[in-house]
Amino acid sequence: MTAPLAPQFDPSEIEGPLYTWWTERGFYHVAADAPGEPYVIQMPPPNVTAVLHAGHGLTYTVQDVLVRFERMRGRKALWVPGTDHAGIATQNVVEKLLAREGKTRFDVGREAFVEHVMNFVRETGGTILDQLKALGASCDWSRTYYTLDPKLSRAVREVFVQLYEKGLIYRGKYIVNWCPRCLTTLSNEEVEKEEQDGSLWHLKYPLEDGSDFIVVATTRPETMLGDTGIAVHPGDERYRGMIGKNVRLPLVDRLVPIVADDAVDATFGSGAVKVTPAHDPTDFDIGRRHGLATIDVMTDDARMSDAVPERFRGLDRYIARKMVVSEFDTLGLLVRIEKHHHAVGHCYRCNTVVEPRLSDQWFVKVTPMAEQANLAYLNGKFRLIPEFHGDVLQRWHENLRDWCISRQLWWGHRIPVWYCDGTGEKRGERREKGGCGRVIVSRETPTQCDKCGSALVQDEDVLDTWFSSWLVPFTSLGWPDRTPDLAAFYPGHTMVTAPEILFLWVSRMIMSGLEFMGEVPFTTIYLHGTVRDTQHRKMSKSLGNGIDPLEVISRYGADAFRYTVVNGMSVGTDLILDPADLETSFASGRYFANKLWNIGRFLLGQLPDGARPFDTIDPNDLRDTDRWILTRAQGAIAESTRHYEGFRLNEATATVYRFIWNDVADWYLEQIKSRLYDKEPGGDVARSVAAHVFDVALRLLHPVMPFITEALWQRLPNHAEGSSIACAAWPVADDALRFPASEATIVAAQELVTGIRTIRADYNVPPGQKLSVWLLDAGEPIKALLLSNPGAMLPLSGSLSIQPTSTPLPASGSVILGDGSTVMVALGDLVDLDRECARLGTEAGKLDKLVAAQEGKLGNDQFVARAPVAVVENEREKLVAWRMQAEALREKRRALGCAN
RNA sequence: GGGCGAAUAGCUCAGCUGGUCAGAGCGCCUGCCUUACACGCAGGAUGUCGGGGGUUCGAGUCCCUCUUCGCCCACCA
Repeated sequence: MTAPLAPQFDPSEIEGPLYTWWTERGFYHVAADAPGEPYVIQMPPPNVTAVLHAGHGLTYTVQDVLVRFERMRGRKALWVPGTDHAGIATQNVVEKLLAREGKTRFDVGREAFVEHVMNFVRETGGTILDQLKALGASCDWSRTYYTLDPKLSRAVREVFVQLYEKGLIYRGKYIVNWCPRCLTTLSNEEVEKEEQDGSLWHLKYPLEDGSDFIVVATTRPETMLGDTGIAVHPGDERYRGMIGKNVRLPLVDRLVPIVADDAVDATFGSGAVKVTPAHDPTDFDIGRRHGLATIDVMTDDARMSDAVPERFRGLDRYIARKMVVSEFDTLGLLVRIEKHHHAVGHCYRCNTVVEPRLSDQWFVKVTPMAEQANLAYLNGKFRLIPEFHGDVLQRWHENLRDWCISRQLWWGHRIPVWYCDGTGEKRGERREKGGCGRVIVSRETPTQCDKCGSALVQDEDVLDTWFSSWLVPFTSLGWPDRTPDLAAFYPGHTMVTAPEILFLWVSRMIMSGLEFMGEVPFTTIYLHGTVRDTQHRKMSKSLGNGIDPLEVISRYGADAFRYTVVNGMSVGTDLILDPADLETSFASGRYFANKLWNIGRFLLGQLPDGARPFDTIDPNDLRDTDRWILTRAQGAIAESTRHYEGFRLNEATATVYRFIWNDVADWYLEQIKSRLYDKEPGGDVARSVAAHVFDVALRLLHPVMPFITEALWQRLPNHAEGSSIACAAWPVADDALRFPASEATIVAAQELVTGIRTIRADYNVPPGQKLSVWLLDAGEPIKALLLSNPGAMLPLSGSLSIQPTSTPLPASGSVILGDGSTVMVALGDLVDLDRECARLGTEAGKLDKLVAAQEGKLGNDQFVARAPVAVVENEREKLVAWRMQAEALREKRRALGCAN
């Protein structure tokens, strides 16, 4: 673990071995009886056959940061990993493989197909979990679950049976969403509405008596073959006389009635609606109210069924659409075609246009559960970040329709329902005769009908994938058994995910948690943004604009990936990355990792014999510089902790970044070099302080960059052998280590150094050239610092000598400090009076503007009267300081004899 | 059709409870290969904080309105 640091940072050298070491040592395993307050994150289980993409990279990085942060804060932090069998998605993948051999699942048969999928999952499944390891995910792998595990399957059955017994699961014939490509129903949440430019066809239907026509408007003309009625609004004067009459349906020559129904909007289209109860939810309702027949005009794969005239049979729905329209046209019954913008439902797995279809399915009655969820929200049992999503969720719960949970797939949890044979009307599959028609819903697989002893046939369908994943917050911990894990780790705490699955998954977990555990499964739902490309398009395979996190990791390291992602993502906004330029996209992470590595290399190189433990240092031996960095460290601790706690991870990393790079590296390490190199005394104190603040910095950064911080931390002196930074204590700000006076002194010194550097740059003073510096009316602290310890500034501003003076020097460049004191840098021949006059003039001009504005502000009686005293005082101090600086500048210009 | 979010330097974005909040990183310009780092160091330029109005002593920060993007929801066929 502690080989010397390579001169060149190579993440691939450290990351693999460190991860192995972490898991071997079990740092991320949490036992139920471990001490400490629990903290639990349930990982949204990726699809078992998924491969890591940028979206995963983002969400799992965030989760890992949070769990690492809480672990270091001493909580028994558990991150539960798992995979989802992903019914439709996985079945689709295997079907595609079969298609390459020219076969369908029906050729293979159900049993063999399922076997096929299982083998496929066994071979390729779970790779995403290994990929998570490359990312550094600190999950408790001993708890990895799979939604088709026997344990979880048992829980799924238990839930189904319980809900059935409570009357919350029922079977019914309704219009459902049907994907004609996946050949299954979908829940409303699995349908993605896409706005499209379509057409609205106005069709003429002649009345039975030939006296008149009625015009209907439709977006799906092909469904007219299944029309069984026409509906108009009861109050619509135009059609009042037609209500009750029949229409002779063109093309099919069927008589259908004109009915009056409130559901019709008289202002839309022609005000008359063709009613197709088998293919539209509104029509279904209208049909039911008026006793209209249902005619299913489509087959499973969205071709026209045998219920339509022969010439249409077997035609694809869109071909049939064209044909219907053209026949209406030929008959002179096509009134017009209107452009129409509307939302069309698409399958969330294959993007095929979904067909509303009448079908016998199983549903969960969600309204009672949704009410409980909203009640819990109103009672503050959970919150969402960003907050506005809470309102979105609430409104959603208020308008929920029942959840269709049966899927006509072969891959998934078989529905635990058996029919006493002979009733099996399930999609017309009659088997043996006999049986009593009993429906058995059971936890155990029954062998025969408990009523009549006949053979049983199990429901052919499987359950919606989400019907198992909505339970994982407790089933992953052993439910329905009352396990110690369940007692210790339910309810959990933070749910991190993308808004896309708020309804599909998060809402349902809340409902199931309340229903089966009596408590919401988490207290905070953190919804992060989406990873997009530079054109703000979602990354996707089909667009080819994705970023492969593993490629980034192998090139630049997991830490660079993680840092970039966390740094670039603020609460509620998307993360934009350029797939075409990984090098630039991940530059901030790469650079920072490299910087950290080199800080470590330098510092550790200065500690060949270790360092005195920081707590043995006599505070009197600390110099202003030491006190300054310690003060800054307390600030970094407090600020970053606050940001981590508030989920502002980008702010947290920015805080640590500034502390490490700007404070530790740019100033502190440079300032102590003279001591480290023994050009000055006090090297041991400097080494000790440096080691201490670096230790603090590594801890603060560890949640975001676990590998590099661990690699460096392992090499720090004084760390306990065999311990990991992952379990090291989170730093706590210590007021005893805040030194405001020293901080002020160093801030003044930094101003001075910056001023000197500016002069060097302005006058192109060669780096090696020694400069003399005179202090005119310098403030006491800075004077004391410089005179007592001139060497302290050497590495910062180049070679210089410092002496006090009481008169301005003409041949010099001047720096006006914040307190109005003037520092002059002797430039000899290099000085250019005109240039210096201009330089100082510009400065003076800027200050004069500030002074004028400030005088205006303070001259405003309202401001002085109404603003808090502290604010006014602060503004006055600023004015005084600026005036002094401006005055000093003018004085200097007079001394130089500058023209105006 | 409803609801929501965003608009700040060339790019990607910070700016948490109205008063150093006009910032960071990348990019750009200048000078440095200073024995941790050129993935570096130092210095520097760039913005009427989308437009307009309002509240306030004071507004990127709160309110209204407009414009432009984006997202979510929706049984107007």
